[in-house]
Amino acid sequence: MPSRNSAPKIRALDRDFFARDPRRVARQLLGKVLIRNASVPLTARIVEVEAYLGKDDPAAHSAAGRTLRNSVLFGPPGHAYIYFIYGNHYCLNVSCEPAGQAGGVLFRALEPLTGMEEMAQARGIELHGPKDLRQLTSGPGRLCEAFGITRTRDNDCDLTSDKSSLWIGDDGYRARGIAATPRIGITKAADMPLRYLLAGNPFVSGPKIRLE
DNA sequence: ATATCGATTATCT
DNA sequence: GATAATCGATATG
Repeated sequence: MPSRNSAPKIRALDRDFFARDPRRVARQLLGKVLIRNASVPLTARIVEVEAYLGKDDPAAHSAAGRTLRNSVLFGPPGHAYIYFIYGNHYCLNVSCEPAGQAGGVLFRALEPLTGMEEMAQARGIELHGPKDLRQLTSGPGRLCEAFGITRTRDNDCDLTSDKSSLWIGDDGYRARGIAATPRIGITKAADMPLRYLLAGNPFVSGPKIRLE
């Protein structure tokens, strides 16, 4: 008899999973798990993402063509694109589409599963009650701080290998109740509903649960 | 509860 | 020199 509380087996995603339209990748990433390999592994479920298209998307960093900053988006799929924003925060994306085409998915919010104490330390906050867990990874800047993600450390990291320091896995969880809304914090193409989230999940970013 | 605003720097014009 | 795929603090209802 297997133990009821044994940790679920997590397997990395194929590179082909990411070699598709970012909108499809975004939907399918909901419910998957982000993992930081460390002495105490950090794991958290993906509950909110945004798609940025390789074509006809003025809000995407790839819109003006390839530069040193965004080159990972044009490379092979399944790699981490990290950028620094507002002089304060890092944001994590995964490259999509086959190599040569841009496109990516921004990680906006996670539900912490393991390593919460380590995440809290990285965020510089103390955990007192269950409500404090929301402060760990609800928001693109927050989740990067909780996972210690920086551009120098993690840009171009292969997220499809469980040997990588940072990778994405499937633990068998099936997403339910996917909703789509406009993207957050952009000024161009702000009307396209390319933000995907698990409706009602308390770890989705933003003030409370809102129906948009 | 929502609204507004300052921080702080890589990147691009 | 302006802008930005954000956050946390402060002000106000």
